[in-house]
Amino acid sequence: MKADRTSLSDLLRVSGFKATSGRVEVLGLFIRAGRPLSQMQIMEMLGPRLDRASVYRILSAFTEAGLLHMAYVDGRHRVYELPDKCGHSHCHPHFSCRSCGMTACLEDFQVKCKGSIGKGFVAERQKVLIEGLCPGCKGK
Amino acid sequence: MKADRTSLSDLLRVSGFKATSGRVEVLGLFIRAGRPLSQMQIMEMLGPRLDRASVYRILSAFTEAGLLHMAYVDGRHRVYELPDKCGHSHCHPHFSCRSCGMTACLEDFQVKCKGSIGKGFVAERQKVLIEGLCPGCKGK
DNA sequence: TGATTTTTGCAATAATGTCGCATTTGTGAT
DNA sequence: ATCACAAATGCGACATTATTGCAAAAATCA
Repeated sequence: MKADRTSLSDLLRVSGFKATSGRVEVLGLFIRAGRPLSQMQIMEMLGPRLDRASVYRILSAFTEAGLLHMAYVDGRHRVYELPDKCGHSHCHPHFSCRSCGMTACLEDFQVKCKGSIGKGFVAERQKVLIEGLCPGCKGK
Repeated sequence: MKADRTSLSDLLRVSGFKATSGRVEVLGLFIRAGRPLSQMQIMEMLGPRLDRASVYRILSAFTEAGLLHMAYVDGRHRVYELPDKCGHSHCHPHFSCRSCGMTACLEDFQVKCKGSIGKGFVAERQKVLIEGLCPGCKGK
């Protein structure tokens, strides 16, 4: 996916948004990061260029428009990511480090489900999270 | 598991707690419910008999002592359950209704994982959550 | 460029969770 | 049974995370 400002702006407009600098920056951040991000992490990366409320609004709007989706909830933080590697209902699993909070997508990790969830229940989405320690926090 | 007050009190004392009425009630709630519960749901069931802060403290203390564990985080709410059906690292999957917030344990639902999470990473716990609609919310 | 509409920043407020401390409640000894 | 001690509770204050209203600013389109 290209990540220059022009193509980001186009992507935003196609999705029905005005291509404001804040939105371009947030979207570019996700594309460059290639990993799930929380509002906190975005704020840290952007500094005070964007208001807290705006980041929340951008994340909600992007998610509603399908530009992002909520990968999982880590402790008290919602973690979002680009949906480019996921189908509508089936998302790849994620890893979350319990020490530093670092997150990663587990694309080579397959999860197979067997069995029924019960009569009358409708499954819409499956979320798998592996918690543990990342290489950096492992030794400590 | 028995759920009368006397055996609950004994269980609490064995775990190193005083068998206060609040703790007996909370533990009894989990045993009778047979499903995961959040602080909010506990408060609703108990009414004003127990303070908010006490419920939080009880849930933390029980979790630390191994009497409960945190099943998953649902939106902004932490959801706890008895660990009687789970190993240390492997917990059965859960279902969460996106409409009413109702939760259930999926004991007949098997999740098989294949592949590596990556070099240097340590997996400690696996959490699987199926989101969807429960029978009651399905038609709406 | 100017008009229109969306988006932002800011401040106020809500929702959720935590902490300190005086008071109350279990517990075990007497 | 009652007493003294330690633990747990209730309450209020505070911390953190998220949302909302509204005036000001920015993007889009004619």
